[in-house]
Amino acid sequence: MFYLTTAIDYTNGSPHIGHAYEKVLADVIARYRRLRGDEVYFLTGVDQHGQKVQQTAEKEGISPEEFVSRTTLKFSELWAKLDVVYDGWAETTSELHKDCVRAILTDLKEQGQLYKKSHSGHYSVRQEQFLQERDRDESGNFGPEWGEVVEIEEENWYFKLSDHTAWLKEFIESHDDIVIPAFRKAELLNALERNSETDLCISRPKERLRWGIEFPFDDQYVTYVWFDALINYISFAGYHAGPSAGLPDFSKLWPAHSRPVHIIGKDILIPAHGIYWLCMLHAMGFTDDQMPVLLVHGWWNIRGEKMAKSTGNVVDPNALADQFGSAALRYYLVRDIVTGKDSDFDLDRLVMLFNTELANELGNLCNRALNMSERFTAGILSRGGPLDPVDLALQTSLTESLAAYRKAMDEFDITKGLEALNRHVVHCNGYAERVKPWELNKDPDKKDRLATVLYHLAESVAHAAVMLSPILPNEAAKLAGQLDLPSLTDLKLDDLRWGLIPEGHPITKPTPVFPRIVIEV
RNA sequence: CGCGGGAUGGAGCAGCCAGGUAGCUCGUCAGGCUCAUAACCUGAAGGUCAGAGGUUCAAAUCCUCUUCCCGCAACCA
Repeated sequence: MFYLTTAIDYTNGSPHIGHAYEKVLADVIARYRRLRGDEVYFLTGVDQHGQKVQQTAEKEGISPEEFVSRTTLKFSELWAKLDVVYDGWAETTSELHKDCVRAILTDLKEQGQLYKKSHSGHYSVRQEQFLQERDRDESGNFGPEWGEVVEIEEENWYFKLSDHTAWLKEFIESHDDIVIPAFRKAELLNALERNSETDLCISRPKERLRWGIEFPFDDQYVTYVWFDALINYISFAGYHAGPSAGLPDFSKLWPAHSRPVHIIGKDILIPAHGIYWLCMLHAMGFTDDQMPVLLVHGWWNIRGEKMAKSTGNVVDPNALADQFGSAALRYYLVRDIVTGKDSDFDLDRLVMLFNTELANELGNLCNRALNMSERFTAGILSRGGPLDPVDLALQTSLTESLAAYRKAMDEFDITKGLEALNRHVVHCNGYAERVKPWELNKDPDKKDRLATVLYHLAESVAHAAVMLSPILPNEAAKLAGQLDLPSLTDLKLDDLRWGLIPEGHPITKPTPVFPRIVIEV
């Protein structure tokens, strides 16, 4: 079982292009693994608790429940629009999730991993948070943006993070496959160096925060984000749940000796996932062999700058999908960024990549190939006569493309996978120019040769449709439809071999699968 | 000495971990083709791989130093 999760999005606003990227990336990986023949469980969802939600709901004069159900819809509706299809949906206000959190807290308390301690410090009444030394301005004071700052003392529950940091350091150092890409590992180890001594505050008193999960053994407190949001990866996987809960069987999703893959952004690697989450799992008794892989993706910047609500340079994926279509957006999001690195969001490139690679190259290849078959061989695809060196070269190109695609996709490198696919498409267009089927058609003696050539083109389109299917499932299905072979999309990667199209297979006149995007000036 | 990322033909990027003809897309220029979504194909121009030093038979790639850009408080992937 391949268990794949994403970060769960905080339901305090509208989804932006970064949210969309992460979910599309996860969806592409989930679909690819299914294509590879793996059994896949893909979990995503929303983080609904916390102070920000409580505050925004108050400001709008509605209950947090109502507010959260409204914002949650914005996310789930976007995923439907972008064809992000998941097996499990995590909502942290769900009773199943709360039960799991309480069970875990109870266990950990019994094991002596939790304790209560009082902390005193500078507290901003307006911001409702403790201030750090780094919050002081140049003159050493807390600025006016914090409002009234008082020194208070507060009791809270703590998790003995320090019991696990030595283990974590050793574990990370000795495993190269836990954090992808590799350069993030150094960053994580550095952070561990600084954070190894302090324990983790995991509660908030109810007078400060009500919108959370109540502690099972102390009704004056609710959990802070760590023992709430992070737990979703196991609570919705059936951890601690009975068979009647309607959740997956945890022992199948997350068995011993198997690493789930958590897709997260670079901002929540340190400390949340890279330190807290791994230590929490360790405290719960997860073995080294069960520790998840953290696939850390980069950010979409806007003209070289970080996207931020405060500066207004956000990109709305909803509007983009409406304007250019889900396919163009999905394609761009996984095509124009190297997994793990940052990239610049550029509308011109979105349009350009769709028009060149999908409309001009792949779409046009499909169109010209099937058009010729329809006109020259009455719509009948036939293997024809003996093979020329150019035909063999095309078949070799396809084999190489497939191998490169597989290797890249196995390493979560979607960009490289698509480049491999495009290489073959370009080869096919060149093949058509060299062999000139339209010339062969003029010579009645070359009917066999013509059939061979057109078969090679159509067969390539059939393979391309399958390779494209994780990225653009709907369009892959349309390509299969053009070939009148709907069963193509049921094939697995291992089923791909020359001869997907049966001898004598009929097709009809094609219509463009990828209409060019024309921008009106 | 805070941490990390980046600097590669006009633009955007890959290559760097495991040194050995500098690659891709777009753009530009010149041809070709006409089956096709004014799509396709071929060729050309254009790079001291930020700078300096070092290791090596050989460095974009490894080591050292320097310069410049971007993140590291919040919203937040």
